[in-house]
Amino acid sequence: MNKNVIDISSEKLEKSTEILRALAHPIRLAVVELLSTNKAMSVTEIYTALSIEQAVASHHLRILKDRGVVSLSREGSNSFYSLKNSIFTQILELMYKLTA
Amino acid sequence: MNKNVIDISSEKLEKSTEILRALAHPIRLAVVELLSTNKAMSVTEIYTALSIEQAVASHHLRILKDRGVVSLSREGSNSFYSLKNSIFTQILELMYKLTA
DNA sequence: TTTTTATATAAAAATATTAGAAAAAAGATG
DNA sequence: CATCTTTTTTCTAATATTTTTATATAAAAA
Repeated sequence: MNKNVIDISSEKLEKSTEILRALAHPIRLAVVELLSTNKAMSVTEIYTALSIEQAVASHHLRILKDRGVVSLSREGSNSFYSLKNSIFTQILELMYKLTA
Repeated sequence: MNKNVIDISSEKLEKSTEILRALAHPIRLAVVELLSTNKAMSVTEIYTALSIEQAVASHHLRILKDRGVVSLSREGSNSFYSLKNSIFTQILELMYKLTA
């Protein structure tokens, strides 16, 4: 019960680490920024806005989706991605405050 | 000037990514948690609290120091580490809110 | 249908990160 | 000084991540 002893393999820590790893990439952080100002965006809109290859965007979007950062809804041939929780926007803001 | 076009190699994004990578490890996140409740801790106190090897602790503390997450002050044979900015505590809190 | 557009997946190559061991500093202490 | 403690650095092998290239799938348009 000692507050000063931490179980580094606790669920909470593992899960937090996984999410931070998901965010810890310029492309993926840029996606979070895009989706913070735009409710939803298609893959094309995203890879165009970031000037990256489509396959690269798709790859990173999958990582963000797998880790629960974004959600996906399909409309015809388009996939629309959006932020799953506004906490991600808050994290981005804290990071920007830190690097300002 | 289009808000919807982001330079993924901007200083801001690179720096943020670097910091997030620093945090994205169970041991390092646990260190942030420790230092959120304790103003300063020695390497011994830290590796004891986390039940890890001393060398492993030192290695991770260096990463945290290099990325500006913690700062170091020496007192005799001990090195005392402390959080450099309370924003790191806020990020931890957001993460824990997310994984609750 | 065929073609085009949008998105996803897979394999390979290039890089980066990690744990763990061992050695090397840097101070204290006798 | 010699030695003990505490901390840092360096090395290596194992893993993981990122990028690139190539290919697949699926819907929409022609």
